[in-house]
Amino acid sequence: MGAAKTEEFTKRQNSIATLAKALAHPARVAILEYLLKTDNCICGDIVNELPLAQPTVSQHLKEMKTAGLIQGSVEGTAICYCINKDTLQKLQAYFSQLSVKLEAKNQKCC
Amino acid sequence: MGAAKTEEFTKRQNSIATLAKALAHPARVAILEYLLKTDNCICGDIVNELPLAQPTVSQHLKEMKTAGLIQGSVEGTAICYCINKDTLQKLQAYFSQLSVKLEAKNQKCC
DNA sequence: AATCTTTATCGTAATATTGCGATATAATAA
DNA sequence: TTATTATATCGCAATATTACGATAAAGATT
Repeated sequence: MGAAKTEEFTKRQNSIATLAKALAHPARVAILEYLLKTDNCICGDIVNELPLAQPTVSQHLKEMKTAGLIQGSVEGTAICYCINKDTLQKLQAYFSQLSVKLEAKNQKCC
Repeated sequence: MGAAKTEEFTKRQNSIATLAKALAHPARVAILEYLLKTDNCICGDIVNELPLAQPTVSQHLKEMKTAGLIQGSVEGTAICYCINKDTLQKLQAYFSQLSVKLEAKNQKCC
């Protein structure tokens, strides 16, 4: 077929995969980094920052929002997007944990 | 159109996106976790562990290998796959750095 | 109310991913 | 050399993603 067999894996594995997918495009990495460095989290600024059309950026923002990586709040006519601290923390914790476990491990081959 | 505009972003952003994409499927998260916990990094064991056909697993392994997340070494008839420490470390460092920066930041809205 | 500004959604084309049966390849074993 | 075993690749169908013009929706401004 072609549909991802997500239901065959654990909730946690799917959760990590979903978060990873939310960053699996350079535009979305760029959005995260922009939100981190700027004090202006207005959607229009993100659109101006990126080399993509407004609907495309809007779509990327929606995916990141659905994944829980960012959140938006209405600010008059504009929308202010910010990074979701808890989610980023979750990702950070996951990779730190993997790294620690890997350090403690003695990989046989390679 | 439909092709990702990767050339419009920085090398680093593409690099992170590529690594994220390598984990943007629960099967690939499962593979990483299996490789972390087991002492048997034989390909056939991974195939048995996952609810996917052998060619599908082989394809996922190839993508993870291309992204540099794992590496394989020939072990007789079998192939032994291991996690690439440096790459995992890179991911860990990236998210830790983001997390630290975010903690230090005062997000205006949301 | 009419208009302007900002963002979201629709529709659709191009491309990429996912999954797997069939088959090829490579190393070992008989 | 002929199996056997383990993994990779091919080919294709189903599905998902990416991109964007056109347009809708929601709020501000006049």
